[in-house]
Amino acid sequence: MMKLKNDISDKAVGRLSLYRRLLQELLENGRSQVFSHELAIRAGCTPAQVRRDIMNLEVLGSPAKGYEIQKLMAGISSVLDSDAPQKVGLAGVGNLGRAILAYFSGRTPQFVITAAFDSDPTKVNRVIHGCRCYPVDELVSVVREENIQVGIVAVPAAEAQQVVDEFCRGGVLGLMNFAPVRVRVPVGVYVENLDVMAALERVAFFARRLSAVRGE
Amino acid sequence: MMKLKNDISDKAVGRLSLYRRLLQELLENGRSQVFSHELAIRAGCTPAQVRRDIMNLEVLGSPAKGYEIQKLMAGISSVLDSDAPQKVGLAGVGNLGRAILAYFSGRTPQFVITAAFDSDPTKVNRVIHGCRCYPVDELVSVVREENIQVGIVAVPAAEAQQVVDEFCRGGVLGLMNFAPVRVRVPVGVYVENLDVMAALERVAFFARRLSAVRGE
DNA sequence: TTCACGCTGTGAATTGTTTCACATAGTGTA
DNA sequence: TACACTATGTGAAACAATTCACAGCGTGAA
Repeated sequence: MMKLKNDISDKAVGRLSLYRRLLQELLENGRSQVFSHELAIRAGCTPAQVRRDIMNLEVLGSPAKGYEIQKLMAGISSVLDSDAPQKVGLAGVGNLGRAILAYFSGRTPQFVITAAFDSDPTKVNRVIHGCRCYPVDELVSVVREENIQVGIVAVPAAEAQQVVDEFCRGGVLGLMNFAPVRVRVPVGVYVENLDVMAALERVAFFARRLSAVRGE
Repeated sequence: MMKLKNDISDKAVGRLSLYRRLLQELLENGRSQVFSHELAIRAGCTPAQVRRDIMNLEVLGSPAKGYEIQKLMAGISSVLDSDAPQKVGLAGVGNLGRAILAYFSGRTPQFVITAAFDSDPTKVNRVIHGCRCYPVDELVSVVREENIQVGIVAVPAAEAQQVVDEFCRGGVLGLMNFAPVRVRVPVGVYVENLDVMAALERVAFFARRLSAVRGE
Protein backbone atom coordinates (compact mmCIF):
# COMPACT_ATOMS: atom_id res chain seq x y z
CA MET A 1 0.00 0.00 0.00
CA MET A 2 1.41 3.33 -1.03
CA LYS A 3 2.22 5.79 1.67
CA LEU A 4 0.16 8.93 1.45
CA LYS A 5 2.20 11.94 0.51
CA ASN A 6 0.94 14.51 2.99
CA ASP A 7 1.61 12.27 5.94
CA ILE A 8 1.57 14.89 8.68
CA SER A 9 0.22 14.50 12.16
CA ASP A 10 -2.72 16.40 13.55
CA LYS A 11 -0.49 18.36 15.91
CA ALA A 12 2.04 19.20 13.23
CA VAL A 13 -0.70 20.67 11.03
CA GLY A 14 -1.80 22.90 13.91
CA ARG A 15 1.73 24.13 14.39
CA LEU A 16 2.17 24.86 10.69
CA SER A 17 -0.91 27.04 10.86
CA LEU A 18 0.62 28.91 13.77
CA TYR A 19 4.00 29.28 12.07
CA ARG A 20 2.33 30.80 9.04
CA ARG A 21 0.76 33.53 11.15
CA LEU A 22 4.04 34.19 12.95
CA LEU A 23 5.85 34.39 9.62
CA GLN A 24 3.27 36.84 8.30
CA GLU A 25 3.96 39.03 11.30
CA LEU A 26 7.74 38.85 10.78
CA LEU A 27 7.26 39.72 7.13
CA GLU A 28 5.24 42.77 8.08
CA ASN A 29 8.10 43.81 10.35
CA GLY A 30 10.39 43.83 7.34
CA ARG A 31 12.16 40.52 7.94
CA SER A 32 12.91 38.21 5.05
CA GLN A 33 14.79 35.36 6.74
CA VAL A 34 14.25 33.52 9.97
CA PHE A 35 16.09 30.89 12.05
CA SER A 36 14.42 27.90 13.61
CA HIS A 37 15.16 29.15 17.11
CA GLU A 38 13.40 32.45 16.42
CA LEU A 39 10.24 30.70 15.27
CA ALA A 40 10.53 28.32 18.21
CA ILE A 41 10.53 31.16 20.76
CA ARG A 42 7.46 32.72 19.18
CA ALA A 43 5.61 29.42 18.79
CA GLY A 44 6.48 28.18 22.27
CA CYS A 45 8.29 25.04 21.18
CA THR A 46 11.85 23.87 20.56
CA PRO A 47 14.03 24.64 17.53
CA ALA A 48 14.24 20.90 16.81
CA GLN A 49 10.46 20.75 16.66
CA VAL A 50 10.37 23.61 14.19
CA ARG A 51 12.94 21.94 11.95
CA ARG A 52 11.08 18.62 12.10
CA ASP A 53 7.87 20.36 11.08
CA ILE A 54 9.63 22.11 8.22
CA MET A 55 10.88 18.71 7.03
CA ASN A 56 7.26 18.03 6.07
CA LEU A 57 7.44 20.87 3.55
CA GLU A 58 9.66 20.91 0.54
CA VAL A 59 11.64 23.88 1.73
CA LEU A 60 15.33 23.97 2.58
CA GLY A 61 17.06 26.47 4.81
CA SER A 62 20.60 27.64 4.78
CA PRO A 63 22.84 27.20 7.83
CA ALA A 64 24.02 30.77 7.56
CA LYS A 65 20.80 32.56 6.66
CA GLY A 66 18.08 30.38 8.07
CA TYR A 67 14.85 30.00 6.08
CA GLU A 68 13.45 32.40 3.54
CA ILE A 69 10.16 33.53 5.00
CA GLN A 70 8.40 33.80 1.64
CA LYS A 71 9.38 30.26 0.70
CA LEU A 72 8.41 28.87 4.07
CA MET A 73 4.99 30.46 3.84
CA ALA A 74 4.54 29.17 0.32
CA GLY A 75 5.51 25.70 1.49
CA ILE A 76 3.05 25.79 4.37
CA SER A 77 0.29 27.07 2.11
CA SER A 78 0.90 24.36 -0.45
CA VAL A 79 0.34 21.79 2.27
CA LEU A 80 -2.50 23.42 4.21
CA ASP A 81 -4.56 25.20 1.60
CA SER A 82 -6.65 23.76 -1.15
CA ASP A 83 -6.49 25.24 -4.62
CA ALA A 84 -9.70 27.22 -4.32
CA PRO A 85 -10.99 28.96 -1.17
CA GLN A 86 -12.78 26.38 0.95
CA LYS A 87 -16.50 26.81 1.55
CA VAL A 88 -17.67 26.48 5.14
CA GLY A 89 -21.16 26.18 6.58
CA LEU A 90 -22.10 27.26 10.10
CA ALA A 91 -24.97 25.76 12.08
CA GLY A 92 -26.18 27.82 15.01
CA VAL A 93 -26.19 31.61 14.98
CA GLY A 94 -26.31 32.18 18.73
CA ASN A 95 -23.63 34.04 20.67
CA LEU A 96 -20.94 31.59 19.67
CA GLY A 97 -22.04 31.34 16.05
CA ARG A 98 -21.96 35.11 15.67
CA ALA A 99 -18.52 35.26 17.25
CA ILE A 100 -17.29 32.70 14.74
CA LEU A 101 -18.85 34.61 11.84
CA ALA A 102 -17.21 37.82 13.00
CA TYR A 103 -13.88 36.06 13.44
CA PHE A 104 -13.73 34.58 9.94
CA SER A 105 -15.58 37.33 8.15
CA GLY A 106 -13.41 38.53 5.29
CA ARG A 107 -10.17 37.91 7.17
CA THR A 108 -9.27 34.51 5.78
CA PRO A 109 -8.65 34.14 2.06
CA GLN A 110 -8.55 30.34 2.36
CA PHE A 111 -11.97 30.03 4.06
CA VAL A 112 -15.34 31.56 3.31
CA ILE A 113 -18.35 30.96 5.50
CA THR A 114 -20.82 30.64 2.70
CA ALA A 115 -23.99 29.88 4.62
CA ALA A 116 -25.28 29.99 8.16
CA PHE A 117 -28.21 27.97 9.50
CA ASP A 118 -30.53 28.49 12.45
CA SER A 119 -33.93 27.31 13.56
CA ASP A 120 -34.93 30.69 15.00
CA PRO A 121 -37.34 32.35 12.50
CA THR A 122 -36.22 35.83 13.60
CA LYS A 123 -32.70 35.07 12.35
CA VAL A 124 -33.59 33.24 9.18
CA ASN A 125 -33.13 35.12 5.89
CA ARG A 126 -31.18 37.90 7.53
CA VAL A 127 -27.57 38.62 6.63
CA ILE A 128 -25.27 38.45 9.66
CA HIS A 129 -21.65 39.57 9.37
CA GLY A 130 -21.98 39.31 5.63
CA CYS A 131 -23.39 35.80 5.70
CA ARG A 132 -26.87 34.73 4.69
CA CYS A 133 -28.77 32.76 7.34
CA TYR A 134 -30.95 29.89 6.10
CA PRO A 135 -33.49 27.82 8.03
CA VAL A 136 -31.99 24.53 9.24
CA ASP A 137 -34.52 22.64 7.14
CA GLU A 138 -32.56 23.72 4.09
CA LEU A 139 -29.18 22.67 5.46
CA VAL A 140 -28.78 19.52 3.39
CA SER A 141 -29.85 21.12 0.14
CA VAL A 142 -27.81 24.30 0.56
CA VAL A 143 -24.69 22.37 1.57
CA ARG A 144 -25.12 20.17 -1.46
CA GLU A 145 -25.84 22.97 -3.93
CA GLU A 146 -23.06 25.24 -2.71
CA ASN A 147 -20.65 22.32 -2.45
CA ILE A 148 -19.78 23.19 1.14
CA GLN A 149 -17.10 20.82 2.40
CA VAL A 150 -16.62 21.86 6.01
CA GLY A 151 -19.27 22.31 8.68
CA ILE A 152 -19.04 24.18 11.97
CA VAL A 153 -21.43 23.02 14.70
CA ALA A 154 -22.31 25.79 17.15
CA VAL A 155 -25.71 24.60 18.31
CA PRO A 156 -26.71 23.40 21.81
CA ALA A 157 -25.63 19.89 22.81
CA ALA A 158 -29.09 18.43 22.34
CA GLU A 159 -29.24 19.39 18.67
CA ALA A 160 -25.64 18.64 17.75
CA GLN A 161 -26.05 15.07 16.53
CA GLN A 162 -28.97 15.96 14.29
CA VAL A 163 -27.13 18.86 12.71
CA VAL A 164 -24.06 16.67 12.21
CA ASP A 165 -26.17 14.02 10.48
CA GLU A 166 -27.54 16.63 8.13
CA PHE A 167 -24.12 18.07 7.33
CA CYS A 168 -22.99 14.54 6.51
CA ARG A 169 -26.00 13.90 4.32
CA GLY A 170 -25.13 17.14 2.54
CA GLY A 171 -21.70 15.68 1.86
CA VAL A 172 -19.26 17.60 4.06
CA LEU A 173 -15.84 16.04 4.55
CA GLY A 174 -14.91 17.69 7.83
CA LEU A 175 -16.64 19.07 10.91
CA MET A 176 -15.64 21.35 13.72
CA ASN A 177 -17.79 20.60 16.74
CA PHE A 178 -18.17 23.17 19.51
CA ALA A 179 -21.02 21.33 21.25
CA PRO A 180 -19.92 19.64 24.48
CA VAL A 181 -20.78 16.14 23.24
CA ARG A 182 -19.13 13.57 20.98
CA VAL A 183 -20.95 13.04 17.73
CA ARG A 184 -21.08 10.01 15.46
CA VAL A 185 -20.14 10.39 11.80
CA PRO A 186 -19.77 8.02 8.86
CA VAL A 187 -16.25 6.92 7.95
CA GLY A 188 -14.64 9.41 5.61
CA VAL A 189 -15.69 12.45 7.65
CA TYR A 190 -13.14 14.09 9.93
CA VAL A 191 -14.33 15.63 13.21
CA GLU A 192 -12.45 18.05 15.40
CA ASN A 193 -13.95 18.65 18.84
CA LEU A 194 -13.40 22.00 20.52
CA ASP A 195 -14.64 21.29 23.99
CA VAL A 196 -14.40 24.59 25.86
CA MET A 197 -15.80 23.12 29.04
CA ALA A 198 -13.13 20.42 29.11
CA ALA A 199 -10.49 22.99 28.29
CA LEU A 200 -11.47 25.17 31.23
CA GLU A 201 -11.46 22.17 33.53
CA ARG A 202 -7.97 21.32 32.32
CA VAL A 203 -6.78 24.83 33.07
CA ALA A 204 -8.33 24.80 36.53
CA PHE A 205 -6.84 21.38 37.28
CA PHE A 206 -3.29 22.14 36.21
CA ALA A 207 -3.39 25.59 37.74
CA ARG A 208 -4.31 24.01 41.04
CA ARG A 209 -1.58 21.43 40.70
CA LEU A 210 1.03 24.05 39.86
CA SER A 211 0.04 26.05 42.89
CA ALA A 212 0.48 22.94 45.03
CA VAL A 213 3.99 22.50 43.67
CA ARG A 214 4.71 26.18 44.20
CA GLY A 215 3.41 26.05 47.75
CA GLU A 216 5.63 23.12 48.81
CA MET B 1 11.60 13.52 45.08
CA MET B 2 8.07 12.48 45.88
CA LYS B 3 5.81 11.74 42.96
CA LEU B 4 2.86 14.05 42.81
CA LYS B 5 -0.37 12.36 43.61
CA ASN B 6 -2.61 13.66 40.86
CA ASP B 7 -0.26 12.58 38.13
CA ILE B 8 -2.66 12.69 35.21
CA SER B 9 -1.96 13.75 31.66
CA ASP B 10 -3.49 16.75 29.98
CA LYS B 11 -5.54 14.61 27.65
CA ALA B 12 -6.75 12.32 30.41
CA VAL B 13 -8.08 15.30 32.34
CA GLY B 14 -10.02 16.41 29.28
CA ARG B 15 -11.55 12.95 28.92
CA LEU B 16 -12.53 12.82 32.58
CA SER B 17 -14.42 16.05 32.08
CA LEU B 18 -16.24 14.50 29.15
CA TYR B 19 -16.99 11.27 31.03
CA ARG B 20 -18.55 13.27 33.83
CA ARG B 21 -20.99 14.91 31.46
CA LEU B 22 -21.82 11.58 29.83
CA LEU B 23 -22.39 10.02 33.24
CA GLN B 24 -24.68 12.87 34.24
CA GLU B 25 -26.74 12.15 31.15
CA LEU B 26 -26.91 8.44 31.92
CA LEU B 27 -27.96 9.22 35.47
CA GLU B 28 -30.77 11.42 34.19
CA ASN B 29 -31.91 8.49 32.05
CA GLY B 30 -32.30 6.42 35.19
CA ARG B 31 -29.13 4.36 34.91
CA SER B 32 -27.05 3.61 37.99
CA GLN B 33 -24.29 1.40 36.60
CA VAL B 34 -22.22 1.55 33.47
CA PHE B 35 -19.64 -0.63 31.68
CA SER B 36 -16.43 0.69 30.20
CA HIS B 37 -17.55 -0.16 26.69
CA GLU B 38 -20.72 1.90 27.08
CA LEU B 39 -18.76 4.95 28.13
CA ALA B 40 -16.25 4.28 25.37
CA ILE B 41 -18.92 4.36 22.66
CA ARG B 42 -20.29 7.66 23.95
CA ALA B 43 -16.86 9.23 24.42
CA GLY B 44 -15.52 8.02 21.10
CA CYS B 45 -12.62 6.03 22.49
CA THR B 46 -11.78 2.43 23.40
CA PRO B 47 -12.93 0.53 26.50
CA ALA B 48 -9.28 0.06 27.49
CA GLN B 49 -8.81 3.80 27.42
CA VAL B 50 -11.80 4.31 29.68
CA ARG B 51 -10.50 1.76 32.17
CA ARG B 52 -7.03 3.32 32.13
CA ASP B 53 -8.52 6.73 32.84
CA ILE B 54 -10.58 5.33 35.67
CA MET B 55 -7.39 3.88 37.16
CA ASN B 56 -6.45 7.49 37.95
CA LEU B 57 -9.45 7.73 40.27
CA GLU B 58 -9.85 5.72 43.40
CA VAL B 59 -12.91 3.92 42.15
CA LEU B 60 -13.26 0.20 41.50
CA GLY B 61 -15.75 -1.45 39.23
CA SER B 62 -17.21 -4.90 39.44
CA PRO B 63 -16.75 -7.35 36.57
CA ALA B 64 -20.41 -8.23 36.64
CA LYS B 65 -22.00 -4.82 37.24
CA GLY B 66 -19.51 -2.38 35.81
CA TYR B 67 -19.00 0.93 37.62
CA GLU B 68 -21.44 2.70 39.89
CA ILE B 69 -22.17 5.97 38.18
CA GLN B 70 -22.49 7.95 41.40
CA LYS B 71 -19.11 6.76 42.62
CA LEU B 72 -17.44 7.39 39.29
CA MET B 73 -18.77 10.94 39.20
CA ALA B 74 -17.65 11.53 42.76
CA GLY B 75 -14.22 10.18 41.89
CA ILE B 76 -13.91 12.44 38.87
CA SER B 77 -15.09 15.44 40.86
CA SER B 78 -12.61 14.80 43.64
CA VAL B 79 -9.83 14.96 41.07
CA LEU B 80 -11.08 17.77 38.83
CA ASP B 81 -12.82 20.15 41.19
CA SER B 82 -11.36 22.30 43.90
CA ASP B 83 -13.08 22.51 47.27
CA ALA B 84 -14.72 25.85 46.61
CA PRO B 85 -16.11 27.06 43.29
CA GLN B 86 -13.24 28.48 41.24
CA LYS B 87 -13.27 32.17 40.38
CA VAL B 88 -12.62 33.04 36.77
CA GLY B 89 -11.90 36.40 35.14
CA LEU B 90 -12.65 37.19 31.51
CA ALA B 91 -10.77 39.77 29.45
CA GLY B 92 -12.53 40.96 26.32
CA VAL B 93 -16.30 41.32 26.09
CA GLY B 94 -16.63 41.24 22.32
CA ASN B 95 -18.60 38.62 20.43
CA LEU B 96 -16.49 35.79 21.74
CA GLY B 97 -16.36 37.10 25.31
CA ARG B 98 -20.14 37.38 25.44
CA ALA B 99 -20.51 33.85 24.06
CA ILE B 100 -18.24 32.58 26.82
CA LEU B 101 -20.16 34.50 29.48
CA ALA B 102 -23.43 33.09 28.20
CA TYR B 103 -21.99 29.60 28.09
CA PHE B 104 -20.73 29.54 31.68
CA SER B 105 -23.41 31.75 33.16
CA GLY B 106 -24.99 29.90 36.07
CA ARG B 107 -24.57 26.50 34.44
CA THR B 108 -21.36 25.38 36.10
CA PRO B 109 -21.26 24.98 39.86
CA GLN B 110 -17.49 24.51 39.83
CA PHE B 111 -16.76 27.78 37.94
CA VAL B 112 -18.00 31.31 38.39
CA ILE B 113 -16.98 34.10 36.06
CA THR B 114 -16.59 36.74 38.72
CA ALA B 115 -15.41 39.68 36.67
CA ALA B 116 -15.18 40.72 33.05
CA PHE B 117 -12.83 43.35 31.67
CA ASP B 118 -12.94 45.53 28.56
CA SER B 119 -11.38 48.71 27.32
CA ASP B 120 -14.54 49.90 25.59
CA PRO B 121 -16.12 52.62 27.82
CA THR B 122 -19.61 51.75 26.57
CA LYS B 123 -19.26 48.27 28.07
CA VAL B 124 -17.58 49.20 31.32
CA ASN B 125 -19.67 49.15 34.48
CA ARG B 126 -22.51 47.35 32.78
CA VAL B 127 -23.64 43.90 33.84
CA ILE B 128 -23.50 41.39 30.99
CA HIS B 129 -24.97 37.91 31.41
CA GLY B 130 -24.90 38.46 35.14
CA CYS B 131 -21.29 39.54 35.23
CA ARG B 132 -19.97 42.98 36.08
CA CYS B 133 -17.66 44.52 33.47
CA TYR B 134 -14.68 46.51 34.75
CA PRO B 135 -12.26 48.70 32.81
CA VAL B 136 -9.06 46.84 31.91
CA ASP B 137 -7.07 49.32 34.01
CA GLU B 138 -8.52 47.66 37.06
CA LEU B 139 -7.72 44.11 35.99
CA VAL B 140 -4.75 43.57 38.28
CA SER B 141 -6.44 45.01 41.37
CA VAL B 142 -9.77 43.24 40.86
CA VAL B 143 -8.08 39.90 40.15
CA ARG B 144 -6.03 40.33 43.30
CA GLU B 145 -8.91 41.46 45.52
CA GLU B 146 -11.35 38.83 44.32
CA ASN B 147 -8.64 36.16 44.40
CA ILE B 148 -9.38 35.13 40.83
CA GLN B 149 -7.21 32.16 39.89
CA VAL B 150 -8.07 31.53 36.26
CA GLY B 151 -8.10 34.02 33.42
CA ILE B 152 -9.77 33.75 30.03
CA VAL B 153 -8.24 35.82 27.24
CA ALA B 154 -10.75 36.78 24.55
CA VAL B 155 -9.18 39.98 23.27
CA PRO B 156 -7.68 40.64 19.82
CA ALA B 157 -4.24 39.17 19.12
CA ALA B 158 -2.48 42.50 19.46
CA GLU B 159 -3.64 42.98 23.05
CA ALA B 160 -3.29 39.41 24.25
CA GLN B 161 0.22 39.57 25.68
CA GLN B 162 -0.52 42.71 27.66
CA VAL B 163 -3.68 41.24 29.15
CA VAL B 164 -1.82 38.03 29.99
CA ASP B 165 0.90 39.99 31.75
CA GLU B 166 -1.72 41.76 33.83
CA PHE B 167 -3.50 38.54 34.73
CA CYS B 168 -0.16 37.15 35.87
CA ARG B 169 0.62 40.24 37.91
CA GLY B 170 -2.77 39.81 39.52
CA GLY B 171 -1.71 36.30 40.50
CA VAL B 172 -3.70 33.91 38.33
CA LEU B 173 -2.45 30.33 38.15
CA GLY B 174 -3.98 29.34 34.84
CA LEU B 175 -5.00 30.97 31.58
CA MET B 176 -7.20 29.99 28.69
CA ASN B 177 -6.07 31.85 25.59
CA PHE B 178 -8.41 32.28 22.63
CA ALA B 179 -6.21 34.82 20.86
CA PRO B 180 -4.44 33.36 17.83
CA VAL B 181 -0.95 33.98 19.24
CA ARG B 182 1.30 32.25 21.74
CA VAL B 183 1.81 34.24 24.91
CA ARG B 184 4.69 34.23 27.37
CA VAL B 185 4.01 33.59 31.04
CA PRO B 186 6.15 33.20 34.14
CA VAL B 187 6.86 29.66 35.34
CA GLY B 188 4.09 28.45 37.62
CA VAL B 189 1.30 29.64 35.32
CA TYR B 190 -0.46 27.11 33.10
CA VAL B 191 -1.66 28.19 29.66
CA GLU B 192 -4.12 26.41 27.43
CA ASN B 193 -4.36 27.71 23.88
CA LEU B 194 -7.64 27.35 22.01
CA ASP B 195 -6.60 28.27 18.53
CA VAL B 196 -9.78 28.21 16.46
CA MET B 197 -7.98 29.24 13.30
CA ALA B 198 -5.53 26.34 13.59
CA ALA B 199 -8.40 24.00 14.39
CA LEU B 200 -10.29 24.97 11.26
CA GLU B 201 -7.16 24.54 9.17
CA ARG B 202 -6.72 21.08 10.66
CA VAL B 203 -10.27 20.16 9.73
CA ALA B 204 -9.88 21.46 6.20
CA PHE B 205 -6.57 19.64 5.78
CA PHE B 206 -7.71 16.25 7.00
CA ALA B 207 -11.04 16.55 5.24
CA ARG B 208 -9.19 17.10 2.01
CA ARG B 209 -6.90 14.17 2.70
CA LEU B 210 -9.81 11.88 3.52
CA SER B 211 -11.52 12.84 0.30
CA ALA B 212 -8.34 11.98 -1.59
CA VAL B 213 -8.32 8.54 0.00
CA ARG B 214 -12.01 8.14 -0.75
CA GLY B 215 -11.53 9.15 -4.35
CA GLU B 216 -8.74 6.64 -5.05
C1' DT C 1 -22.19 -26.10 45.06
C1' DT C 2 -20.12 -25.84 40.75
C1' DC C 3 -19.48 -23.97 36.35
C1' DA C 4 -19.38 -20.73 32.52
C1' DC C 5 -19.44 -16.17 31.22
C1' DG C 6 -17.86 -11.56 30.52
C1' DC C 7 -15.83 -7.55 32.52
C1' DT C 8 -12.29 -5.37 35.28
C1' DG C 9 -7.43 -4.08 36.31
C1' DT C 10 -3.01 -3.92 34.60
C1' DG C 11 1.81 -5.50 32.76
C1' DA C 12 3.61 -5.58 28.38
C1' DA C 13 3.71 -4.32 23.63
C1' DT C 14 2.83 -1.01 20.35
C1' DT C 15 2.29 3.22 18.30
C1' DG C 16 3.10 8.10 18.03
C1' DT C 17 5.67 12.33 19.21
C1' DT C 18 9.48 15.04 20.80
C1' DT C 19 14.15 15.74 21.81
C1' DC C 20 19.02 14.74 21.33
C1' DA C 21 23.20 14.93 19.03
C1' DC C 22 26.06 15.19 15.35
C1' DA C 23 27.62 15.09 10.38
C1' DT C 24 27.30 18.46 6.95
C1' DA C 25 27.38 22.78 4.63
C1' DG C 26 27.23 27.90 3.79
C1' DT C 27 29.30 32.35 5.18
C1' DG C 28 32.62 35.67 6.75
C1' DT C 29 37.38 36.56 8.01
C1' DA C 30 42.24 36.61 7.41
C1' DT D 1 42.59 29.64 0.07
C1' DA D 2 41.91 27.82 4.59
C1' DC D 3 39.66 28.08 8.91
C1' DA D 4 36.21 28.99 12.52
C1' DC D 5 31.61 29.54 13.40
C1' DT D 6 26.84 28.49 13.57
C1' DA D 7 22.50 26.52 11.96
C1' DT D 8 20.41 22.98 9.24
C1' DG D 9 18.69 18.11 8.32
C1' DT D 10 18.01 13.83 10.24
C1' DG D 11 19.03 9.01 12.37
C1' DA D 12 18.53 7.42 16.75
C1' DA D 13 17.13 7.73 21.51
C1' DA D 14 13.90 9.02 24.84
C1' DC D 15 9.53 9.86 26.18
C1' DA D 16 4.40 9.70 26.13
C1' DA D 17 0.00 7.79 24.95
C1' DT D 18 -2.77 4.03 23.48
C1' DT D 19 -3.95 -0.63 22.74
C1' DC D 20 -3.36 -5.54 23.51
C1' DA D 21 -4.09 -9.47 26.01
C1' DC D 22 -4.89 -12.08 29.85
C1' DA D 23 -5.21 -13.39 34.94
C1' DG D 24 -8.62 -13.03 38.28
C1' DC D 25 -13.07 -12.27 40.05
C1' DG D 26 -18.09 -11.75 40.87
C1' DT D 27 -22.45 -13.11 39.30
C1' DG D 28 -26.17 -15.89 37.70
C1' DA D 29 -27.58 -20.37 36.03
C1' DA D 30 -27.99 -25.26 36.68
